[in-house]
This record gives sequence, structure tokens and C-alpha cells, in this order.
Amino acid sequence: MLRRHANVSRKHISQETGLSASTVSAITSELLDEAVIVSLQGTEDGALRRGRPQVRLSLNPNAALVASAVQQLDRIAVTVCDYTGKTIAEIDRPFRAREAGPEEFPRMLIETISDALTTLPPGAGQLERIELGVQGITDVEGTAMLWSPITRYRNIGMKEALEDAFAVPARVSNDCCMIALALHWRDPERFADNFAAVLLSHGIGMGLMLNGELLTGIRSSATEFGHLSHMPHGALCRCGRSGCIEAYAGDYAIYRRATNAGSESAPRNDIAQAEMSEIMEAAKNGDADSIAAFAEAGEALGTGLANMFALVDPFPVALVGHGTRAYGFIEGPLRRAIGDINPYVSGSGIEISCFPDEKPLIMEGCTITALLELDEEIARSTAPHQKVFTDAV
Amino acid sequence: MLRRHANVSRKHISQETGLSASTVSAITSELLDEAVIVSLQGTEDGALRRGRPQVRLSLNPNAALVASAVQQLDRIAVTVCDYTGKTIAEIDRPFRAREAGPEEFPRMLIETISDALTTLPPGAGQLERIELGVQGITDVEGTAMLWSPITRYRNIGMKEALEDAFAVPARVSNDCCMIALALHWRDPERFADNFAAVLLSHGIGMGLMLNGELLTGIRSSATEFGHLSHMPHGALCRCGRSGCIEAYAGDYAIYRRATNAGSESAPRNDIAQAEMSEIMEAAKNGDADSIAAFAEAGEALGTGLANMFALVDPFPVALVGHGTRAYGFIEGPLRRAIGDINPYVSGSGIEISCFPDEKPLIMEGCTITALLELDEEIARSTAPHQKVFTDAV
DNA sequence: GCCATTTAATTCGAGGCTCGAAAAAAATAG
DNA sequence: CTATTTTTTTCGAGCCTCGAATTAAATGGC
Repeated sequence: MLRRHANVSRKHISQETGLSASTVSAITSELLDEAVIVSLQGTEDGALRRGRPQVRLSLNPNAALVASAVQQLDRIAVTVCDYTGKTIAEIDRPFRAREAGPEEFPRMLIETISDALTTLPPGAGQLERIELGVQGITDVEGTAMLWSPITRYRNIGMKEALEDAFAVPARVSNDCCMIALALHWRDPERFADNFAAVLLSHGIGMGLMLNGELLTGIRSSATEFGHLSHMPHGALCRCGRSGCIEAYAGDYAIYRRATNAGSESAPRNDIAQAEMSEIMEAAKNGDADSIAAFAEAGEALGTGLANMFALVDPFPVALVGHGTRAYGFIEGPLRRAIGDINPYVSGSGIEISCFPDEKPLIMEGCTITALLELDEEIARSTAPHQKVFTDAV
Repeated sequence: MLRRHANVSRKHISQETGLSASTVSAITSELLDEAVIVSLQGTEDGALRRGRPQVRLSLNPNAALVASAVQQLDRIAVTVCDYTGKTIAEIDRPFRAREAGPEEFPRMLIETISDALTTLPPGAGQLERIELGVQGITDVEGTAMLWSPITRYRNIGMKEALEDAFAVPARVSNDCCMIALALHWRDPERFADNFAAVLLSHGIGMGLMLNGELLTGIRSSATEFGHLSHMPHGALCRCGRSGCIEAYAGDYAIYRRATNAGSESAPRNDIAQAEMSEIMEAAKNGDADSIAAFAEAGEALGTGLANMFALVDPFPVALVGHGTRAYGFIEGPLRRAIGDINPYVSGSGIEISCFPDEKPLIMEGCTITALLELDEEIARSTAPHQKVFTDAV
């Protein structure tokens, strides 16, 4: 509760959580002893009322630090946040993933986190956890990048190197999962217990929350939405197969279709944002191939979503990434495909929101994941009540 | 633990569950007081050893009864089982679902259960729960049949009528979910925390277990595997849309393709088993259309499974229902489609088992569901320890 | 300025579930 | 018949929670 709301009184916590006042008192006094939380005089709303004033409780910013990192094709970004989630150090530096050897990934990451840690203000807490978001497939245990479009190397271990370097628990997670967690934390009304975050970028990814939990694979991070089959024996996908959703909706697929390059032509993996902007301009000027490229992307995404809706009923969708800039051209065909395929779902009824910039969402997801795990650990490790012993003394 | 194993000693329970001997003693003595379980002298293996002999504990068959029902196109089947899961009454009678009005469904069901209850042996327990398995879509709360291929009526309420008639909790569930639960209970090694049961019959259904829990929809029973899109703008499905898996793998789709009726021709919904057998015979005799019909069914199923594997990693699959009789013709194309679509999954590596008769599995699933829910209820409602009061006396 | 009133937080004793240690129960071995 | 062995039960204690009573800390009114 304190992670969600700062400056709430014990009374308030008791009312919201349903725990008795005595229980809240016991737990908070323990957390205060351990300096996990801090207290402040004065009522929540600042108004002075009759009666004993409330004591406002908040998380102690210096109780711990967490480091979040986002590894992308051309950059590596690290933020260090205090225990309340406030960013207190930040580094974003270039990194040419395509040209890096497998050992450079953990090395550069460790270096960047180390550099960020040297810029901390005095009095900051201790680093307690590291969370890394990457494109591609990770294992469920969060130890390694099993496959990623940003490098040709497979199975790059991350967790162990980070834990050795900083002596705190570390995890690697799929970027789309982190986006979903960030949205769920940011706006739990809209992105409640069932929704999907779909990343529209060079490739297509998905983070899917069902019943309040992220759907992950049995062994891998999975939810490889981009590689669902859209059209058997269809367009060539960068994964080598044919007819995947990504082979219609990824940047390279849209580029290929817009330039009339043929659905069997090799996917380009170096398409600049400017090139995608040009296609958008062309579409705005009525270029039939560009419009068709976006329409086919929309249809592929819509078919894929309709399939998901057939599996677990319709849910709200967040579209994330620079691909959303063409949403005006994609939305119609996408909604049509949903409606075409599932008549129980009126295509126009699905809530769709767009978030053009994925990086801050990935970062936020990493931070909140690390903090919530830290909270769990603190809850577990917190010393049991010592009432009997102190009484005995 | 006693639901899984009869005749186990407290010692054994303590070792298996990790609970202390004292806790097991406390809990079992309470359950004995309430006659939920019964005890028997003599060691588990019958051998007499030195030392105090073990007391074997088992569920008390007469602690309760549950009724399970399977509603099908042409029959209605009911079994009544005692608290250990043993069938003690059984009725299976014809029912023409297609010609029945919406009110006849709960009425016939109540009648059949009532009749079954009159045949109980003396000394049997009280009915405590009713579980019904139906084809089609139910709501997550298990109150109604939202849609079913066996009737043209929608949203037929079941739970309320049953609860009014018998004054015990009742639920309606999707048949494929019940099959999955039955397999999970029957063979937890093979059908562990992640697997799917695919019903191959007139239509195509799926019960999917992920992380030890059935995947259901947000509002409905969902997992409408048969209506995933296999081929956009493809063959006409009985649901009115085009290109669903079912439009290639359902009985009517196989019949249509084998008889060269054209993929747009109206689905027949009265195909007899004999007609399907004829197609199998023709395929055995080398008839190209019949072979192609099964091959296309296999490809559609394989593509759908590959999509599921992309979402949650590969898992074992149980194929259930009379469609499995043609497994010899289906397997090759099915495995090829899995391999084609997901190179990380060697098609031949997926564990596939066949169960030609679905009815006993649905029934078993209903029974075990009802019994496990009953166990939960007993665990919750069981009177708290009264040690202090008895001490005070 | 003091005391009644109000509101928040804490303390105290008890209940429920769990456990380990000790005791009791029920058999065999000699 | 007694020592030994094995299983089960009993007893006391620890933890977490709660409700009731108490304490703390403010304001309002005379």
C-alpha cells in the first residue's frame, strides 16, 4: 500500500487493507524500526482536525536502490532509482549491439551500471536489485537472453555476470513484459487484470497480462505474438519461416510491401526511422502501395488479436513503439480484421491506446518489477515479532 | 492427499506433505470427528512390523455424494459418485438436443439426476454438488450455456435451476476443460502443469492447462481453439466466419473436402460416424480427396498448435474424440505443420496421445472437479480447534 | 488556562495454526 | 514379562491476527 501511496496514515491503511488497527500498528512499527519506512507529522490533507493527529507514513527513499537497464540495438540505458521509485542517476550511451561479441553485452552493462552508481548523491541507499529489459526471448528464470534480434549470438548469460559484479539479485526480462507491467502499474484502471501490450517496431512483440499475471512461456519468456501464423505459406519472415504476423506488420515487412519488393524478398534489418516516415508521407499522399502496406500490417495484427480474443475473450490493447505513428493507416484494417474474424466482438469496441515511445515504459517496468520483488523480500525477511523475549526481559 | 491415496498412515501423510506429525494428528482427528475420513487398523502394506502399528486413513465414502452430468447432442448421461469417487449410480438416456426447447435442457437434466438418485444403495451419503459438462461456451461462473453447437438457443441457464431443484451448489463447464482436468488427475506425470486436450469431433475444442491451472476466458470458458484463424479468407466455418481451424479439421470440413464439395459449401451438421468411417476407408484405399481431407485437417491443427507453442512454449497434447480414429492420416501433416512453423520445435518431439472416447473423460473431469471443490469447502468450513474450551471444562 | 471531547495509535490478552519435544500407545523380540 | 521399536497424541510455545481497553495528542468551550 505504501508503494502505491505516499503519506498515508495507519488509520487509512487499516481502512483500505481491511487489516485491524492493531495489526497495522504492529507491522508499521517493525518497518519503522528497520528503517524501511519513515513517518511524518501532520494529516494527509494538511487540515488540522480535532483529535490526535495522523502520522503520515512513506517508504524510506534510502532503504534501498534498484538499477534498471534497457538494452537496445544501438543504445544501452541505465537508471538507478531510490526505494520510492524516484530516479536518482541516469546514463544513456551508444552501443552497437550488432557488432558486439557475446561477452561485451554483460561487460558494457556492468560498466554502465557502475558508472551510474558513481554519480549517486550522498546518503543514498545500497543497491539491492538489478532488472534488465531486452528485446527477444529470455528464459523464465531471467538468467539469459536466449535469442534476440539485436545480435546473432544465442543464449547470452546476463544474470550471473551481474550478480557476480554487484553481489545483488539480477534478472533479465523481455521488454514487452516490462511494458505490460509498467502500464499495469501506471494505470491499473485501464490496464487492469487482462490486457495486452503490443510492441510495433522492427519486430512485433507482446506482453500479455491475464488474471493479473503476466503470461510467460513454460521455459521461455514466450508470448511470441509476432510469430503467430497469419497466412500459411505466406510472406517470408525474418525468423526464416513464412506467414508470421511480423512478416506483415514489422518495419521491414511494411517497407518491403510499400516498395513493392515482393513478399519473398529478404527482410532488411537496418531500416531507419526516416525511411518509415517517408512511407507514411507517401501514404498520406495517396500512394497505393504504402497504404496497402499499412493495411496488410493492420490486418495481420487484427487477425492475431482476434485469435487471442478467441482464446481468452477480448481485452484492452496498448500499441507501443514507433510503429504507432502510422496508427491512422493501421486502425481501420486492424479493427476490420477483428470484426471479420470474431463476430461476437464488435471490432470498434476494443479499447486501443497508443504509446509511441517504448523506452520509458520498459524502464518503468524494470524499476517497478525490481521494487515489488524487493518489497516481497523485505516482507519475507523481516524479523518476527520479539514481544515474548522483550517481555521476558 | 487422501483424495489421491487411500489407506495411508498419518506418518506417511506427514512425510509426504512436510507437515509435522502433530499437525497431521490435529487435522486428522478433526476430520475423523466430522466423519469426513475413516480409519482402519493395519499397516499400509499389510506386513506386521515391530512397534505401534500404523492406522490407515481413507476418505469416508458416505461423507457426501456428487452428481456429474454430460449433455451431448443425442444423449444425456449422469453418474452419482460417493466421496471417494466411486460410481454408485448411473443413467445414460437418449435426448434429442436439436429438437429440444431451451427449458427442456435443465428439466431433462433434473429429471435424470433425480432418477439416478432414486437408485442409490442404502446408507449412501447426501448429494452435495452437481457438475455438468457441455459442448460449447459457458460463462466463467458456470451458470449458463452461452452458446452450444447442440442447440440453436443461446444463454441457457443451468446452475440456478439445478440449485433450486437439489439445494446444492451446481456448475456448468466446458467439456474440453473437464477432459483436461480428468487427464491431469488421471496421469499427472504425463499431463502435468502444462498440456492441452484437443477434442476432435464434429467441432474442435480445447482445454488448456498452463502452470497447473486451466486457462479460461475473462468472461467465458473460451479457449476457442477451433475458431482460431488458420487461413484468412479461407474455408467457410459453421460459425459463419472463414478460415477457422474447425473449417478444416471438424467432421463437416473433412467430409466436405473428401467429397470435393468446395470449401464454401454449407457445413452439414448431421454427419454420422459411419460416413466418417467411409472416408477413412477411402483414404486407406488411396482416395486422393479423402487423404487430402485428413491432411488439411492435420495441417490446420498443426498450425494452430504451433501458434499455441509460440505463445507459451511447446507442451504435450492429448487428442480426444472419434476424430482420433483417423490419427494415422492426420499425424504426419500435423507434425509437419508444427515443424514448418516453429523451427525451435522439432515436430516429432511433441508428445501426442490419443483418446478416442471423450465421454468417460468428461464425466471423470466433472466428478473430480466436484469432489475437489467439495474438499476445499470442507477444509474451509471445518470447525476450528476447540482445545481451549475443552481444557476449560 | 483547564478540562471535556475527539481522533489516532498502541498495548494487552486471546484465538488459530503450526511446530518440536516429550509422553503415551500399541505392537514385537527375547 | 520386560525391553525395544514404531506410531500417534499431548503439551507448551511461537506467530500472526484480532477486538477491547488504554494511551496519546490534538481542539473546543467555558
